[in-house]
Amino acid sequence: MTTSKKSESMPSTNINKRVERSRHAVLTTAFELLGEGGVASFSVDEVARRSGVAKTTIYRHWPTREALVIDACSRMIAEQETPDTGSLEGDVTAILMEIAHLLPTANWSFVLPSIVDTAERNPEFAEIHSRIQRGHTAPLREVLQRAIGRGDLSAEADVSTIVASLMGPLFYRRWFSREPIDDRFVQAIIRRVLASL
Amino acid sequence: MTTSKKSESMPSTNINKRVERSRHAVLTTAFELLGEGGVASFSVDEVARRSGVAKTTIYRHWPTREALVIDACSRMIAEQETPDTGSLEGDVTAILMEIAHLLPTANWSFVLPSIVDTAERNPEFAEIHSRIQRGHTAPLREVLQRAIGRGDLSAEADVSTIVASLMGPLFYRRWFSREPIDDRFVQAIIRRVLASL
DNA sequence: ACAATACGATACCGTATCGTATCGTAACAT
DNA sequence: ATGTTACGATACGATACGGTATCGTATTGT
Repeated sequence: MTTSKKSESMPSTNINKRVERSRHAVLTTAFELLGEGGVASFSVDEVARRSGVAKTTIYRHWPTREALVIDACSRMIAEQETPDTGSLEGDVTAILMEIAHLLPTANWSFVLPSIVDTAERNPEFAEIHSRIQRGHTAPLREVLQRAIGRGDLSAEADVSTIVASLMGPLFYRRWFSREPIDDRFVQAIIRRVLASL
Repeated sequence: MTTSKKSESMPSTNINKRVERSRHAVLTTAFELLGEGGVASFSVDEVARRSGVAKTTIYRHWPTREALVIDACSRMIAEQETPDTGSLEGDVTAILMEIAHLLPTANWSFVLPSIVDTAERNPEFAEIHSRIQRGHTAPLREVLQRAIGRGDLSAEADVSTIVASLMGPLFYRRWFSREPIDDRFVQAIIRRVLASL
C-alpha cells in the first residue's frame, strides 16, 4: 500500500497548519491569562473566549484544564544567557543585574507566586517549579563552577548556599518585603557574598 | 425608657457567648482550611461543613467570603519574641534558628505563598501581607537597632538590606529551591552577613 | 475532485460556589 | 415567665466552570 509509506515517513511530525495555529493561539492566550490572574483564576472558557479558538478544539488538544495550564507554565522557563566576563564578580554582577531588572517587569514574575503556591500541594506543579528554578539558577551555577575551575573559588565552596545567598535577597524583595530593587542593593548583596568566599 | 439605659451601658461590648463561640469555631476552621488548600480553594460551604456552624450564621458575622478569608489571614501574623542575648550574633542566631525550624512545619508557611500570590493583584491582601511581613521582621529589626545603639553596628548600616540578606536565603530555600534548611546553612548565612558589617 | 480531518457553534449535563430567604428552635437577658 | 436574639436547617437563585456530544463547515493533503 502506498499509505504505509506515507504513514511511516510522516507519522505526526508535520502536523496540519491548522493544528499548529490553534495550539499557538491557545498557548499564547493561556500564558497571557496566567500572568493576569494566576493559576487559580485560569479557566478554559476564558481562553476560548479570548483566543477565538473553540472550547471543543482546546479539549481536542489538551485532555484537561490541568494539562493546558502545565503546558503554558512550561513556556515560562527562562532562557537566560550565561555571561563570560572573565571574572567571577563580573559574571555574577551581569546575571544578578539582569534578574533584578526582570523581576519587576517580566511576565513570569507575576505567575511564579501562583506556581509556588500550587506546587505546595500539587506534585505536578512541584516538578514544573523545579524545572523553572533550575532554569533560573543555571547561569549562576555555571559561572560559579567556572570560577572553581579557574581557582578563583575554593573547590569546597557550597554552590547551593552561595546561590541562595545571592538570589534569596532579590526574590525576598520582589515577593515578600515588596521593596524596590535598585542597583545599589544588588551590588551590596554581591559585594557581601563575594567578600566572604 | 429603661431600654435606653441598657443600650447605653451595653452597646455591643459583652457579646453573647454564642456569638463568641461561633466566631471562634469559624475562624479556627477557616485558618485550618487555608493551610490545606490556600486562598484559592477556600469556600464558605466547606467552612460551614467542617465547623458545624451554619452557613447562614457565618454570613451573619462576615458580609462576604473575602472578609472571612482576610479575617482568618490576619490571625496568621506571627508573634515572635525578641531575644536579648547581649550580642548581635547571639540575637540574630536565635531569631533565624527559630524561623528556620518553623519554616518547614508552621501552618503559616503553607498559607503564605497563597497570600503572596493573591497580594500580587489584590490590594487588600497586599495590606495583610505587609502586616504579616512586618511581624516576621520586627524582632530582627529590633535587635539590629539595639546593636546600633550599643555601637556594635554602624549607624549608617542599611537595616533593610541586612534583613533581606538574612531572611532572603531562608525564604528562598523554603519556597523556591525547596532545599532543606539545616543549622549549618543558617549559620553560614549569619556568618557571611555579620562578617561584612 | 475527493476524502480525511480539524474546526466552530451550540447545546448540554453535572457540580461547586456565593449569597439570600424563610422558618422553626434554642439560648440568653431581665 | 417572657421577649429578644442568635442559631440551624433547608431551600433557593444565579453564576461559573469542567467536560462531552452533536452537527455542519472549512481546510488540508493527495
